[in-house]
This record gives sequence, C-alpha cells and structure tokens, in this order.
Amino acid sequence: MLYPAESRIMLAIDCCIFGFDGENLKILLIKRNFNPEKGNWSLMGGFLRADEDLNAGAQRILHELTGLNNVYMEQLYTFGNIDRDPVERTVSICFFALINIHEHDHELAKSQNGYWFTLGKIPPLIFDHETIVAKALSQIQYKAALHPIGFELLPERFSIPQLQNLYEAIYGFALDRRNFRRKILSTGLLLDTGEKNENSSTKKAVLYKLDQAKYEKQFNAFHYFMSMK
Amino acid sequence: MLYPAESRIMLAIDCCIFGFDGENLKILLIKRNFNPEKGNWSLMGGFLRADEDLNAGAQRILHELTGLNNVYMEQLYTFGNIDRDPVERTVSICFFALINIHEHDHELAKSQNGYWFTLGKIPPLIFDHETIVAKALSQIQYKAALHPIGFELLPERFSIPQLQNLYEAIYGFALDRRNFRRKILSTGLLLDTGEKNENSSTKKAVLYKLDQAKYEKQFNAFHYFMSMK
DNA sequence: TCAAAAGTGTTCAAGCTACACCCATGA
DNA sequence: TCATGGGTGTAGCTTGAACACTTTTGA
Repeated sequence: MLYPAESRIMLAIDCCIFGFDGENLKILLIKRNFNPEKGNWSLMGGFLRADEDLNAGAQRILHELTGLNNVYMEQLYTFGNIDRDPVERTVSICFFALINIHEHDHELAKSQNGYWFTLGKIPPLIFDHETIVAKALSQIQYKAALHPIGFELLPERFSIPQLQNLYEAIYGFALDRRNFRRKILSTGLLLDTGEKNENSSTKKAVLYKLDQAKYEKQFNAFHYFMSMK
Repeated sequence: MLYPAESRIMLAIDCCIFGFDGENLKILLIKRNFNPEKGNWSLMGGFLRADEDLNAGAQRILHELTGLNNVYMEQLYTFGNIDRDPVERTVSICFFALINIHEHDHELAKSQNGYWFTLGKIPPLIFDHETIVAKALSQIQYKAALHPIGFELLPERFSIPQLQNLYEAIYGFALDRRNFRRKILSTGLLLDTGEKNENSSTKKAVLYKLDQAKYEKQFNAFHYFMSMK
C-alpha cells in the first residue's frame, strides 16, 4: 500500500553554518557552480535522500562542505511557500550549525566554492535564503541568551574575553567586562585550565574549558516566568 | 525544468491542538475511521497540497476538525525518520495550536471522531505521534515561561485565578497567588474590564482582558542572559 | 615607560520569595 | 454562619547594573 501520488514533493535540506573568527560572527555560503541560479550565492543544501533521516541528511550536507562530523546542529524551521523555488515546488527543512571556524577543512570548502561572510555584509542570496539566514540569526540570538551554545563556536580552550567578544558579535553591542565575567563564572560551567592565551601581545588571559558533565546536565535548565513558584 | 524525481517524498502536516477547560490542559485527538491504523488514536493531520503554503495547510487541517480560523499556531518541528510511517516514507511538518476550548465547533469535532484528552491520560498513539505530543508540550512549557501565550487558551475575558490555574496545569505544580498576581499585573498586559466572573459561587473574581496593542508590541520582548548589558 | 588588554569589588536599585489575614459570596 | 475562593502588603534576600583602578605584557 502507498499513499496517493499527488502529495509527493521535493524535499531539500539547507544549512546555515556559523563560525566566529575572534571578532565577527560569520556564515559560510557557496557560490553555485551548478543550476539553477548558477553563479549566485546560496546556503549549502541538497535534497533529502530516500534512505536518510533528516538529521543525517543535514550532517551529510554539512560534511560535504566542511569535512566536519558531530557538530552542534539544530533544526531551525521548515520553509515551504509554494513559489519559494522557481524551478519546482520544494520544501526546505533548514538547520543551523555552529562550528569552530578554524577546524573545518578549508580546502574542501574552497573546492565547493564556499566562502565566509561577516553578518551584515552578506551578498544577495537565491530564493528565500535571506529569510532563512535572518531566522537563523534571530534563533541564535534567542537561544544564546538562555542557553550556553556560544561555546560551540570557540576552541576547546578559550578565555573569558574571547567569549565576551563572541557575545558582543552575536548581539552587536558591547557588554560590561566585570558583569559578564561574574555572570559566566557563576554558571559553574567553566574550568580553569591553568594555561594562558599565549597569542596575546598584552596581558595573557586565562584559558578555560567547559565542564562537559555540567554543560550537558544544565543545558536545558533555565527558567524565567517559571521562577514565580 | 524540474529536479530529479527520486527526492519527492510524501509530506504530511500534523497538528497538536491544545485547549484548557479551566482545570486541565487538554489535547484534541482523533480516533481514525480510515486507514492506515483505522480505529487507533492519532493527531489530526493530512497531506500538504500542491497549491498551499505550509501555514495554510496547517490552518486548513485545524479548520477541518474545529471549524476555527485565525488561531494561534506555530510550526513546532519536522519529523522525518525514514521508518516513522510504515506505509511509506512520510515527512511530517508539525504544528501546535492553542485554542479556546469552548469556542470550537463541537459537532464538527465529533463528526470527525475528535475527542479531548487530559495530558497525562492520553491513549497510545500511532506512528511517532507520542513523540510529537511530548515535544509540543515541552515547547509550550518553554514558551509560556517566556512569552504571554497562555492567554490564547482562555476566553477573551478572564480572571487572574483562571490564568493561574492554566499555568499550574501547564507546569503541573502550584504557584503562590500573591506573587503570581503581582508578576502578571506588572507586565501591564491586562486591562481591568470592571466586570466580575458571575459563574463563581464564592467571591467573584475581576475579569481582565488583554491590552492587544501592548501584547503585540511586547510579545517577543524578553531577555535573560541578555540583560547583562 | 607606555599602550593595550586582563583582572578585580562595591554600592544601589529592582525584583523575587515567603508568608497571614481579611473580604465577598452563596449554600 | 460557614466554607470557599478572591484579594492585599511587607520584610529579607538575591540579583543585576553601574562604575574606576591596578596588573601584566611586549613593543
């Protein structure tokens, strides 16, 4: 038994891949060397295969461009307006990924025509991809305000000023150093590695790493309206 | 030009429809009188039509069961594991809707075999629908903790104790009356109608209504980690 | 020794928690 | 007049916001 045929629709997966270079929040886009819209910029994407789950498809597409596996990735939203793809109706299940920008396979990305763009300096994109990017950014801003996802964009060992730069890049405004530090340390998620950031040419900042156990346990913890017990 | 055929997949839309009867949070399920899984319980759903946007499809499906239009509804998540539907691979774009349980078309719901179940007393559901319901509930708990969505489940005029009952039903534990009232009133979202709840057989509670302008303006306002300017 | 970034403490205001008594209503 | 649920105020504590000076480092 099968369902009636008329409802079968093209299913795409698109990925908003974010990275942080220490100063700006960036997104990885590709210049298409294939049709449709050859020569124009788009998110990395592809069609869902018949034999793969949604997350597997998203990880595959991310891997094809970055060489990375086991990356932080979340389903963002499904876009499906009837005319969003002029070739044929295509519903796109969109994900966003947070990667350590220094760890991905630069050669691979280059071979796929992948380039990093700073948010706010993004070229025109095909289809509704600008809408998707806007939604992804707003989701990251939302989620990072409540949950410790920022660490996914940093190296394993990082300083508190690095983390603060990241937050400032995500939200686009400056934060108070003393309050930021107190807030972050009060979560208890950071472990002092005893090492210092040797790259600095001024005072070297202490490097921390995530307390993985606490991170996983506390990840979803959080409440606000709720604390009115 | 069209895309290659192999990626066309069945696309369903499923709706978690929530209501509140004054005491319990409830969900509207249907006893299927059609195949597959005839005689078993499921969410209300249907296939996406070639000529409708996703939201339109969701509103159509909601309308078919409740007779309602212009209901609060959000895209929840897209479920697409390859074996989630034994008939044929089907990706389901899921929505949740919050309705005023007293306003829907009871006859229509009945004619579609729709019945309300209290959360926690839900029968076994087909496919992965139990997962979907769990995700929807968790999303409502999450969102209601941060944004004023609870009002969507109440009549236009409602008392603060009614609202408190709703919150207690959503989270499953009791709240302090005085603190709850102060918190809710401090949002400035409520307007005193001057009327009282005539249904009560004890002291009649004052009825409020939403300040629509403020509601729309403040809906997305909210921050937590963020308030560390 | 200077410039640049890291690190540290305190004070004030606002908001949250906990908690007990009186009021209105209908039976 | 009693039982039920609605309505109110305060004190203590926690948390967030604002803010300035000292330390480390390499040029």
